[in-house]
Amino acid sequence: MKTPRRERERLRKRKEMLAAALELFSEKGYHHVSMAEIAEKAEFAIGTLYNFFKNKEDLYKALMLELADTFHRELTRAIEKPGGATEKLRNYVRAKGEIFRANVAMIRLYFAETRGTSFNIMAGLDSEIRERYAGFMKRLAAVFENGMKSKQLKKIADPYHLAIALDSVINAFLFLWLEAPDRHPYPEDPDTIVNILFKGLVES
Amino acid sequence: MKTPRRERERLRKRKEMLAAALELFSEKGYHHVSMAEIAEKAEFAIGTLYNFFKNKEDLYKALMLELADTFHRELTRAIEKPGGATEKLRNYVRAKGEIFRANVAMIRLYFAETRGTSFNIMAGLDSEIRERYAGFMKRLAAVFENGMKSKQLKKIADPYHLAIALDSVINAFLFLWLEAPDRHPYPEDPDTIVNILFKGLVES
DNA sequence: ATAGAATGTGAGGCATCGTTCATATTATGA
DNA sequence: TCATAATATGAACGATGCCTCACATTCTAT
Repeated sequence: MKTPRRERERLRKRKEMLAAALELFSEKGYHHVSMAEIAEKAEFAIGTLYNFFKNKEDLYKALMLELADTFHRELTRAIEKPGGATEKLRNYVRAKGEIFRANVAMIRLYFAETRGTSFNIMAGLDSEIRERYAGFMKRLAAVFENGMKSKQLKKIADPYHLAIALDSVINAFLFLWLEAPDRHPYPEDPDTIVNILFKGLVES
Repeated sequence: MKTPRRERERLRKRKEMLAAALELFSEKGYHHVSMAEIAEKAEFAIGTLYNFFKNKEDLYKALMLELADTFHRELTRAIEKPGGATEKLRNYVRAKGEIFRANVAMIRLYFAETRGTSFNIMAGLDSEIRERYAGFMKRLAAVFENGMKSKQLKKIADPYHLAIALDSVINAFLFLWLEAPDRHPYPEDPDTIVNILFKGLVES
């Protein structure tokens, strides 16, 4: 073989750099971390950092895209497990909770920077991630739609709206947990969340 | 009188500066707007800006507090209008939609602030706004709780959870609208949103 | 062993930005 | 009208930080 070794080494180093960057970014925010700091934490020279990433933004994008990949992969798996509509939705609630809690640092970063103060600057990245998110919401909507077709779910609202609603409620619970894990633990039982949609607030 | 004129002038100028800053911040994000830029947009010299605000952070804080006030005032008014629980909730959906649509710049900052997990630098301000937000959620939760006590609403979940859920669903709809106003108009009829909670998805 | 390619290094160039302050302009009131 | 106070101005300063590039080091293949 020519160079599988070189490539492996390269990827390992890249990962180390990303890990160092993530730790710093999530702790202090994108703008308050310098490339010099990242280089130092990763134990490389600044120039080396620039051999791996075109610039600071490129480094940040790499982190975010990695996160988006993980989410997409895991969540898709959750709703494609065999089972009825209600069970798929419960799986979704469980899976999202798990992934979210496994990636807190990155999530903090995403919300603080991409969704937060930066906005237009990161527009390119943001729109890429958002498109992927919209695509996934369509899949989730399909779960609602199929559930309705097979009479497991009642047609109380537009399936896409329901998908958005479920997802945003999950996010709300995750945010509560993020701010005060003790006071607002993410529910063990997915029914705590899905029942908000499954059961009706007003007498029918 | 001594100087009511001077004071009025001063406030007018201050407002102009804040308006210019709001427009720029909401468009490009805090870190990507320079004091020089704000000064230019407001048609003052940099030094003048510093006669009104101690520094950049001070300017930003003033803006945030003003916005938080507006939101808090208007939304509180909406849920304190006389009426039953279900009607109060519909009012809330309507009011939040109106206030937000009245000023897109505000929306962006609102989401950047309350949903973006902060801004390490602004920790002090951020916690102030968040506390206020949490306080408001408690009020909204009380609407649900009273509705349950008076048998207008069924006890399908914890009132605070329901408050969080309703608010986050509204936010999700507003996000959709923000991204593509034509494809995702904010619903005229508040029932489009509240029914997601009011009606049950599964047969009881 | 050695040429030459690949990779790593970090001081310094360059640009940006927040802030200050000496000076100019304007307003006030006697 | 004029003295004085209030306000406005923007050039200059110092600090920070991204990124480059000339050079050093390490690896590979013969």
